[in-house]
Amino acid sequence: MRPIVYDIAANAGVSLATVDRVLNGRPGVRAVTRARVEAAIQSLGYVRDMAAANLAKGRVYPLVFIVPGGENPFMRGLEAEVRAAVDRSAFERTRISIVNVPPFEPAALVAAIDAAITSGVAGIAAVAVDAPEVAEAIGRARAAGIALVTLVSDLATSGRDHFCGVDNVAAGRTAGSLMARFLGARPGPVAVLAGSMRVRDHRERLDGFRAVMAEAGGRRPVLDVLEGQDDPELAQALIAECLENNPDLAGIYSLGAGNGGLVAALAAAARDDLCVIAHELTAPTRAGLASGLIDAVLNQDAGHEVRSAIRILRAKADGLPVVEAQERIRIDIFIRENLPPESGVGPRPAGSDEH
Amino acid sequence: MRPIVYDIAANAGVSLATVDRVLNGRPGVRAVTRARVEAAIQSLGYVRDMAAANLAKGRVYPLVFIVPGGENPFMRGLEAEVRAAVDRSAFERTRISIVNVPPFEPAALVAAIDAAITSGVAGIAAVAVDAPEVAEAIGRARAAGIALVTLVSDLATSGRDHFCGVDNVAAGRTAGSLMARFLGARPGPVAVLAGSMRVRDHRERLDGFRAVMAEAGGRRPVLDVLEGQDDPELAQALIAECLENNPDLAGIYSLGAGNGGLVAALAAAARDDLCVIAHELTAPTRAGLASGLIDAVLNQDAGHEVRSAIRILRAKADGLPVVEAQERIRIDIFIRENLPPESGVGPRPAGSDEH
DNA sequence: CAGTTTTTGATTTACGTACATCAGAAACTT
DNA sequence: AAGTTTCTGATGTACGTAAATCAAAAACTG
Repeated sequence: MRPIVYDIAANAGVSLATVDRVLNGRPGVRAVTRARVEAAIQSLGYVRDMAAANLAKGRVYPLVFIVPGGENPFMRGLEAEVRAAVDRSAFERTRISIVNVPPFEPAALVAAIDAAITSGVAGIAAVAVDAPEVAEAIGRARAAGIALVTLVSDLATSGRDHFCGVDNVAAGRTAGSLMARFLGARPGPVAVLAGSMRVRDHRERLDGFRAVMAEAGGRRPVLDVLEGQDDPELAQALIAECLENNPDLAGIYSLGAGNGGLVAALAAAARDDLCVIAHELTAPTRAGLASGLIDAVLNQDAGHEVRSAIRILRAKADGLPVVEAQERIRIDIFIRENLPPESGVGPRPAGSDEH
Repeated sequence: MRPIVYDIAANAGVSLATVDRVLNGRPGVRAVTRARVEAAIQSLGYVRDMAAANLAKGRVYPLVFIVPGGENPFMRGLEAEVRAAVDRSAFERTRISIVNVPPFEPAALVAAIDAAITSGVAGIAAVAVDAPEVAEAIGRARAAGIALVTLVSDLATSGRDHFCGVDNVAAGRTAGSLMARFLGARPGPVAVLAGSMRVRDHRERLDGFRAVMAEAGGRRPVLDVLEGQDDPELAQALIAECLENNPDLAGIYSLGAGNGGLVAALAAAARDDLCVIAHELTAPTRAGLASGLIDAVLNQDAGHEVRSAIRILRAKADGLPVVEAQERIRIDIFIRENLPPESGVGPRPAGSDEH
């Protein structure tokens, strides 16, 4: 049988109250006694029953997720994952609320963060916009003792507790490497479609991609970046124009959103000979993979990111350490053959990580 | 505040005992009363506090994992994941034991299953060997009311409750598709290194790979399968011989284990021009990716599989349904650029899906 | 050594659910 | 209507921990 607090008390020759004082770091225990109790904990291999502890504590963690609004399918998927987490939040003694803000607008994000601070939450997860006033708002949250993690897009200079997202430079490198291999000896330049150079994740992806292409020694020129503002229509127009102006184009790397427009432009131009790599497994990229217009999709698992953010916020709120290696988000590669079946985000079993 | 059993009782105008009878499917409740209670549960959105329920039940689920012994690094990694699950088992009210059996030996597996049945466990997870006597043993376990899942390699005809592993035909197709794209127009045949055609997962991978290659219309011949018995030394010898006999070889698909030998043979022959795709991210394949001798590694996440197996065994033991879509194991693709940092398997936080 | 402070013990209540018991009410019999 | 069966209520204990209270003991103080 696994040991419980009574066993520690007996083993250490102290009372239950003293064990409780040691376990919960309460004052009023001599150093020698504390050592005896800790020795008993060690030798018995006691581990606190978190379920029972949480039950007894009755503590809940109010958390806020600040997610950009708009039609970006990845962000909508992210929000769906947060909603799924809300469904589980009862089990996890967490109360999660979702706040939508207009995308790419620092002022709105700042207002949302300040509102969360005022409402006295235990933690905030936000998709960061790269602006100094946002960094300042994050600083205020931290000063108020509120845990804060950045989600998907980071703001490293802000003093956030953690970044829940992928290594975007590595993602860009991965895209570049796949592009190079898929193209092989085929000549021709490659185009890059981004959302905006004002968001950090897009800039980092571009850096990684360019770095790999540069390693080819100029044999694979990268055209000037097309900024589609994550807007399908603008993206479609830009790609159509690019295809027209570059009949020798060999590939396209789409590192932001608006991929519905990309696919539409490719289909309209009947250019299925290009090597196309996009980001995030959403409805448009899925369709592109299925139809063969997109060759590979790099994905970050929004569900993982959300669950990781919640774990980290709770740990930080409790002052517990985070095992960084455990919270790393992988860069998934999807091609047509390993495309997972489409499935709505549903509630997951209580103890699941997840997968 | 989230509703609890008392709220249901009050809302339905019944006593706590009646609510309990309804919630736990105990007899002695009229249909009309039951309906009233269920309506209250619905309208209040009640969800049982599993932590409290498990605490009250005090029930533990004894589970057995039957894993092949030997040096196969993937299997050792799998066992490490089971060990990590053992560390968490206290939290999950599960008592897990691990049994090692000699690989590829149906008789040993049958004995292990029968021993588990005798010891009265609640569930069994086993890496299946494809043999009729194994199917019979699985039938005995099921007849004894014991939940049983196959792990990594399936035995579909056995009536097991579930298969915790990847779609191996799709994995083979993925390998074939990547191989075709990486090779492009480069001519030459490809070789396949398998462990043994007696295990189902290897056969299925081969089928998928061959199917994709056949779609190229014979322009990419697949040489006869090399059976390396998952033994590095034998694999090394076979590959060395194959390289010598086929100077025009374009690629190698290693769908089993023994990849240390594969990498050694490639290094010895100084053939880094080949397209090499292997399975399972282990020490040898990791080294191969890093050194450029291996181009891509397809992986199944052993941690996911183990955790999924535990969830399913517990659900089956309780007679609860399993959300199949939720338990699907993905085929991960790794290239050098998205290789996750090496990390030993460690205990994970309580509520973690793992990621 | 008396007095003070600090440490420890003993005990209780609570968290939300499971499960068992027994008495009482309601619904069926005949 | 009386008896029988089926249903329902009331109540208590348990799970393992948290947190609080108050009394008792031990350790210091001068």
